[in-house]
This record gives sequence, structure tokens and C-alpha cells, in this order.
Amino acid sequence: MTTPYSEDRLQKLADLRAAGVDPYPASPPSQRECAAEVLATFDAREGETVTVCGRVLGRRGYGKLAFLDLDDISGRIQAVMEKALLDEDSFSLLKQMNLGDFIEVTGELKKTQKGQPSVYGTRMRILSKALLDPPAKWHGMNDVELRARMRYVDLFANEGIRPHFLKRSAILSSIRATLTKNAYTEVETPVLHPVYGGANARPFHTHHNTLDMGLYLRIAPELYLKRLLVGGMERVFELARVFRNEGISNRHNPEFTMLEFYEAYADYSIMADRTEQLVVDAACAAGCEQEDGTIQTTFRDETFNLTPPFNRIRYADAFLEHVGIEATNREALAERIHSEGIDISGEGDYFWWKAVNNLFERFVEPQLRGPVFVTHYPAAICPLAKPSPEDPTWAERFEFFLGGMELANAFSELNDPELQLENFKRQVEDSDDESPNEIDHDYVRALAYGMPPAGGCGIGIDRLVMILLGSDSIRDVLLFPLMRPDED
RNA sequence: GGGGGCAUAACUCAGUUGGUAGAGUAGCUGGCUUUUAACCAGUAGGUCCAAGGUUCAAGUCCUUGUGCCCUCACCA
Repeated sequence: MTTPYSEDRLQKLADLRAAGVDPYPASPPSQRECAAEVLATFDAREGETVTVCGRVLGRRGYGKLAFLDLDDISGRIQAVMEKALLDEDSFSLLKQMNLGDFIEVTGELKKTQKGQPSVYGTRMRILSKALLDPPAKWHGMNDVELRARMRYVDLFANEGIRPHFLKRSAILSSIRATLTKNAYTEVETPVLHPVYGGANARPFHTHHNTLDMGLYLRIAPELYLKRLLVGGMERVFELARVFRNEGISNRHNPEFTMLEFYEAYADYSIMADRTEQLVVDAACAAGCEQEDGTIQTTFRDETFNLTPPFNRIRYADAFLEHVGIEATNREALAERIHSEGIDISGEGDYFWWKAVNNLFERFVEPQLRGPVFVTHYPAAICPLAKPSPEDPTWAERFEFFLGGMELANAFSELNDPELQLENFKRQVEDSDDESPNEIDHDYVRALAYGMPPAGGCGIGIDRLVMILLGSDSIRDVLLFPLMRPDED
């Protein structure tokens, strides 16, 4: 999509240069103030001379007078360009200016006849000449494809987009604050993994030239973060960009952000407390607090009450309620699995419970509007979780559901190196294309040095942001979602 | 990967049973000293996503391809 620059803009650029004006000057404005700051203090400062900068997004011109709307991150301010007040060079510059250009205006704070606080320019300077037209001012840029491909235009042409992404940023800050407040340390672990693990997903492959070795982009930071528990770092978290070579949908992007946090001497239940606090704090940071003190968000036409505490139910109980069969009733389940046309693709516990879980996903999960913690998952499908002491059929694990989506997944972390090795071996034997096909022996060795009992949790941050901001698609909360390149 | 939908000017969109391409905004020219979607007059702007096909004639119908959207599958 090569868009040739318009003739007239190129002409104006040439005219500027011919007049000895640098259209892309190096020197920054010396005493620049932002629009919101000027407007907030306007009444007290009327008559003062200030300098404001911004992108020209509106212009209403007269013969010897023009009104310009200057847009900066804080807001918009009107500059009045009156021939009688401006120096001659500045007034003639108006001719060479287009919508979309960045300019600097110095002038006196004064209200217009209609009472609008404005800067009456005495001097103007071009800061950056735009060669492409901004989208139509009233309609903005609507096409979702264009908006995502050219987010740089979306951000300035569509109202509300910058605040929207600033809220995502506020949620991330809130997460860091909540965890730091609880004595967690933020860490960074490798993105390039020689062996992939910590989740079931197909990885991206890459290659290191000098070492001549294959590498994977991480599908989860889990196994490295738990190595840190072995090393004695008791509370760690990582806001990790992870990569999964899977389908793309309105809730899946090949790279996404996952928060993982691990805490020694904690278990899945304490992690549920932490998750609750993280979600509540993030919701407040996103502005979900209501006047009556409740915390609410509306996502896909459904309103969710995030006022703590969140419900907790057992997997087996939810299963019985929505499927109508005891999760341990093998005979009845076998019949149901068969009648639903679900394949049991192999022998043994793993495949059996995978089929049972298939029923759970199909009949229970859609009912879980949330916020709700589902606890005690079948141990056979939880190779990294500690089996429950009361009944090893179940693992000390929860998944957290909100807005009909799985948002978080947590365990009491398995720290028995021999059991872990067994689980890894079974995983590799049963490898069905999704699960890791190689054993991470270094991780097992780390466990053998002793890992304290610990709880760990992973939260899908993009989905959390979607729900808190009421965005229907993951693409609306990613600045640059993955797209096929357009030909050009 | 399966099914469905969309693709027309820089942006937002019209375009009838197939008959030779339209508007608003942005741009350009002129006018205008209080507008805020400024206004008035004029002007310019198109490989109708691409390639084939049917037809006297295709933006419109058919086939294939490309991109995006929705949906199902997959993604614990």
C-alpha cells in the first residue's frame, strides 16, 4: 500500500526549505507547556505568554485570522492566529501548514469572543511537516484492519484510543505495585529456551548461528521462575511475553503477556488470595470502582461484579452440577464421553482424564461466568502440580474464570523431583503433538537440590485487560497485533 | 484447517434489474477578523483488492487467489 505523498505537501515542503525554514528542526522548544496544564491554570494566568506544541488537528480559517486545534497527550488547546498579532514570517508560515503538522505556538493567554481559553499567537514554528493526510476529522479511522496496521494513525485520529492504552499501562503498573507491596521481586528470565515447557502449546522455532543450536521462543516462563525458588528467591514474578504457535482469534494472539508469580511457603489457596487482590487492584486502576463502592465491569454485554471475595468451587462439584455425573463414576462417564463423540486417544489415566476434562470444558466452563475459582483439578492432567494430600486423584490447582474465559491457572507447585521426572516421562510418552516432547533434565536436577513448598500462578494479562476495559477483541488491547504484512 | 461475510478516492461511505464512477471530509484556487464538524464559490482526485471467465457491455454475475472480520475446530 504505497501511498504517494500529495503534490501540494511536497510543494509546501520545498517552499519551506526555499524560504530557509527547516521543516524538521533539531532544537526543541525551550519553555513548552502542555495543553491541559495551560487550561487548568488559565484563569489565574490570563495575559501571560506561553509556548504550546502539538499536532494541528483542526483549522478554521479566515482571511487574516485562523483558529488551530493543537493536540498533545494531555488534551487540546486552541491557538488563534491573527495577522495583526503575528510576526510576518509566522503568518506566512500558515500557508505552508497542513493538518497533521506539528507546530509550536508562542502567544498570549486570552479568551476569544465566545469565551474559549486560547493562545493568541505572536510567533509560530513548524516542528515537523507531515507528508500524508490525516483521516477525515469527523469519521476518524474506522476500518479495524487499518486501525491495527497503522496504530500510529489510530492513536491520534480516533478519540479515546490513547486513554484506552494508557489504562492498559495503568493495569500493568497496578500489578507491579500489588506484588511489590507483597514483597515480590520482578525478574527477567530467558525468552530463548533450549527445551520448551511449562504449558501445552506448539512453540516457535529459531536458531542461534554461533552456537549452531536450535532454540524455542518460550511458551511459559514457569520452569525458570521455579528454578529461582530453588535458588532461595522466595517471591518472584515476571510480566512475560510468551509465544505460542497456535491459531489466532479474538482472544488469541501468537505473542501475549502472561504474569507468572511464585511464592515459597504458600499453596494454591494463598495464590487465589493473591490473584483476587491483583484483579481487584487492577480493576480499580482501570476505573471499575462504582459510586456505591462495588467494583464492576461490562464485557460483551454482560456485567460482572468484581467486589471481593470471589467464589471458590471444586472441580468435581461443578462437574456434577453441570454434567450431571460424578466425576469419578467411570462407567457413566465412559458412556457419556462416547455419546458426545469425544475420542479417547490413548491408554491410561492421562487420556482418560483428558476426555473427562473435555466434558468439563464443553459443559461446565461456558456456565462459569465468574469471577470464580475452580479448585482441585484431576491430577493426571496437572504434571506440574502437587497432588492433594486428602485424595491424590485431585491436584492442588485452581483455574480462575471471568467473563467466560480462563484468566488464571495456579498450583501448589510440585517439588518432588522423582514424581516430577515421572510426570515428564509420561508427558513425553503420551506426547500428542501439543505437549513438550523432551524432558527438561536441568529442571529436574534443580528440584533435586530442593525447592521449598510454593504456590505459583499465571494470569493472562491481555484477557484481563479486555475484561476490565470492555474490549471484545484481544486486538483492541494490543498496540500492534500480529497481522500478515500487506504487500508493498 | 471448515463455514459465512466484507474489499469502490488519502479517510468515511453510496452505487438500483449488468449500461461507461458518486457524496462528505482532507487537498488545491479565490473570498472572509471570532470559529470550534466554520461558511460560500470553483477545482482536482479512481488499476472499483488481484488474475481469469461469462457478456455487445462487469464495480455489479461466475471461478481462483490475497487481505481482513465473524464463527467452528485447535489453543489444558
